[in-house]
Amino acid sequence: MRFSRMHLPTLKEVPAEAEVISHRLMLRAGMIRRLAAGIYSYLPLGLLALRNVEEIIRQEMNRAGAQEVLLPAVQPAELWQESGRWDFYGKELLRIKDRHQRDYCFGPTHEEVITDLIRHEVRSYRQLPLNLYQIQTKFRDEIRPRFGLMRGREFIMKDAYSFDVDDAAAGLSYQSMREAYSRIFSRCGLNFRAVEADSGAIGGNFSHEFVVLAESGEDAIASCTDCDYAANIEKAESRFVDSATPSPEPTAAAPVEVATPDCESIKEVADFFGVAPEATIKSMIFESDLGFCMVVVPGDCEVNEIKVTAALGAEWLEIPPPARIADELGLPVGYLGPLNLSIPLLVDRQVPQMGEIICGANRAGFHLQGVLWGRDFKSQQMADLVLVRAGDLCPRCGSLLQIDRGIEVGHIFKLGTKYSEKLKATFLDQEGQEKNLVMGCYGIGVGRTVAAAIEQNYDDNGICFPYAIAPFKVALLNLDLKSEEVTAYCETLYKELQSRGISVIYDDRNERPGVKFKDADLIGVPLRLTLGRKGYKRGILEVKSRNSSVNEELPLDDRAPLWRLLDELAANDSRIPSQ
RNA sequence: CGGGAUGUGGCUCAGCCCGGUAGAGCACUGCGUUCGGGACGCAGGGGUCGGAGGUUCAAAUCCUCUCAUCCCGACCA
Repeated sequence: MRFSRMHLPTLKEVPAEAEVISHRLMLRAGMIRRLAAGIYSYLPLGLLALRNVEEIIRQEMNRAGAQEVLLPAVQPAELWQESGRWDFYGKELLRIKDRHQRDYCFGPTHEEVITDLIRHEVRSYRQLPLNLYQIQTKFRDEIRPRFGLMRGREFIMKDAYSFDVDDAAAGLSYQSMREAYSRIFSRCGLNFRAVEADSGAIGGNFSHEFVVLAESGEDAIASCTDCDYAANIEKAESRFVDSATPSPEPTAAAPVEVATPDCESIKEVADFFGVAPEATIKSMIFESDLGFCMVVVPGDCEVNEIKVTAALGAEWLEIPPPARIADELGLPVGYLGPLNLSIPLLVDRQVPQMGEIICGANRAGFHLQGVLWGRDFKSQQMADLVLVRAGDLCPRCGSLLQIDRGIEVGHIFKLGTKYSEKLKATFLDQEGQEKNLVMGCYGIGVGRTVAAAIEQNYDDNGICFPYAIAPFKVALLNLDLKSEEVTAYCETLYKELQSRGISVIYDDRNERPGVKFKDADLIGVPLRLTLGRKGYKRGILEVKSRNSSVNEELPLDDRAPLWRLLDELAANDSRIPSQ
């Protein structure tokens, strides 16, 4: 591509809307433009990167035996009513009406559609296993779209759905997708982790997330510094050490009520009593479909709502506003405690071994000192309810856990028969028995993967694309358009690169050299070839890689070293993990 | 949906408190000079000041409403 003819509107200044680095750079590099909140157009450069990721995905999905389809973006309400998700999915589901006032939605995901398709097609175990995928635009009406392509409302996703005869076979499909995903993200040049995850709204009983490590990531993951345990922070567990130390003699026979004006946070309470947060407990009211309950954890811990939801067996969980807690329960937020409670109490497993603790008195402005588990309060329900922290012990091997931030680019789920039951997708097995198909689903955020790659590969001058997804592998800079020799050489080299199938951008613009260098850096071209009048006189072509690992001068009359270099780059920069 | 903020040429923003001629830089057009890390000079084009209503002799500026966007919390590829 000739730069002079390409629609590549690079920006010197950063639009104010951009917060994170990938968003800023994608705007500046002329890859995307915003149309509305969370809705973006792909410009030529952005689309090239996107297509590169898509191509890698297609290759690996096909290699794993999946077949590409394209399902409708607009889906009838009936299907969603049949699966029960029409009422359940919430406001994220963009609902639309056609001219006959019939209800439709713009697909946020395609379990219903694919299951409907398959139930009409698949009759026999002989047709299984089956794995179908598509790369398609989805719409989720996110409460708060942000960060450019990282959290758009309209976004491009690869989603795959597997159908198997039983759990064991579904496990094989899952495993094969897990491997395919590892290959995909490796080939994209990303530093990622596959972590155990909560299966969330999609449903199902087992899932892994693929998380690209990045400071700006919205996800936190816990991983073991020793073994290969890694899990989303929401799911992560830590090893519980039951230190059966006998509690020291109680200092008093009963808790003492102490006036603690304006002490509503753990920190304020701990400071007031002159103790560490670990000597207090945090009491929080939650509301779920099962009613109100109180959750109690050590003062220095954070409640993990996912674990609370699971421990309760609830469908949903939220923290009611303080006014509601006051009105409904007559309890003062900031001074809550587990004593003399009229609602169910859920206690973290660490609490019983805390000894004497400080907690709220359920009376505004007062806390209780010298509270003892067992004597002063008790609970039938005890569980692991807290978020893991760096330094906690790995549940598998007991080594230390570390916490990293990352961007979720892929998510795979074992769905089981959740959708096949609802939508009556069955087949006849070898014995002629009718059975529900066992499903799995597998998603990759394609645009988000491009953003994540940038988030992980940039410097002060712009994007440093991994070779595999770089829109252009080579930038050829002609610094002296007026020189006939230089231009003739560049034109020849340009055509030669093209004929070798190397995607190249030839900067033939009538611009000053500085502009060309800046643009080549900004758009992240891995290899830069530069020729100006001086170089031509010396008979050399300047070759520099974006990450500066290569910086040399090659003779103009021998291109063999250049081809060798390009082959190396291509080979090194899209590694596939050795299995 | 809560909490905070912002809407002024394509982009970044000043002007608003204290009402009176709409500004700068970047980008764009023309000419000239320049030419290895986002050049310079001169001359230009381009703005219903988000929208509606109000106050006023007079509103970008003050008031009311509305829309949009961004940032902080719950959802998710």
